[in-house]
Amino acid sequence: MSIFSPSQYICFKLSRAMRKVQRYYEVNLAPLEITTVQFYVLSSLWETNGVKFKELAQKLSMDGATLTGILDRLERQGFVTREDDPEDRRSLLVFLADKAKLHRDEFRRLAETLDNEIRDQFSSGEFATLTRVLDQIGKS
Amino acid sequence: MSIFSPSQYICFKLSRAMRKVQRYYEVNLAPLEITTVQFYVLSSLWETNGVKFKELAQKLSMDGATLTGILDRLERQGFVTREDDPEDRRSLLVFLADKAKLHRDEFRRLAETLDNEIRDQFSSGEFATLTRVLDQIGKS
DNA sequence: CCCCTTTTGTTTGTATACGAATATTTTAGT
DNA sequence: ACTAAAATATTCGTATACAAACAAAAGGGG
Repeated sequence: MSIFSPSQYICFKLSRAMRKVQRYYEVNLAPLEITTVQFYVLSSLWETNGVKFKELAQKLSMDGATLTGILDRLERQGFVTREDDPEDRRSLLVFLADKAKLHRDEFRRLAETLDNEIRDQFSSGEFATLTRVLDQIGKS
Repeated sequence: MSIFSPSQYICFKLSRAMRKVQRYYEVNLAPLEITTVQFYVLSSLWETNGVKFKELAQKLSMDGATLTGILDRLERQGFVTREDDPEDRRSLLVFLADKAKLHRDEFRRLAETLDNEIRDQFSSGEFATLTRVLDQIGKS
């Protein structure tokens, strides 16, 4: 590998791997009419429903401007609702709509299947190191 | 961690880590008026100049439609040129312009500095596992 | 109570990222 | 040589991603 190859950079390796995995998710989630990122938002709401917008963005390590657009599309499709925060008129709370509650187990089964297909390519030690390193980078 | 947390999914971990690292790159590359992805394109051309469009897209594991836009911006800024492929009128060749040749070492020094700052957070064993796993996923 | 600062979410502009449709050209089969 | 199929790059539409500017509301100091 030449010293000029982009693949020498860890950022490129991360980006390439992430795009491969995410594209695989997208293709398989498409029949459910949901994107990978939208699935993450629903996952967070399945964990804690009725959460503040800002808190949701922080849990997803996502910029607020990005989350606004994703919630627009999830709301249009009937997966979530925005409601006023009675304690702070600047803030809003995000709730799951019935459609998201109904399909929860179906969505999760598929996502776990996809995740296991990645996991099975590696030893448990490799995978443990991978998750530890990614978590450390991600939480920095 | 609840079984509904998005951070249980390896795809989410990858995405979050990639966004953190890439944002760090973007901030530091901004004074050079170049993005992280544009830097990867130049890196590939520093390795092999005058390469076919399709070949370049494959080296970068990038969709052709994405590369078209990136080359538009690199060409507008005077970093690369597109030229006709004399062997195939459908194809085109991508060349470095003088501006990219001039700043090559400056760009590379900065990118290596950023990369080393990530690398130094981990043991050499952890980093070796990380790169091996990311390469395997990325080349699949 | 008033003003200044901070916080919160949206909007706007730009840059990836990619599927689908398209125009042009090449290749392959007959 | 002719035609159908394949290959190549672009364009279009949609979805992230994020910086910067913005409007509305809350907080804090006087």
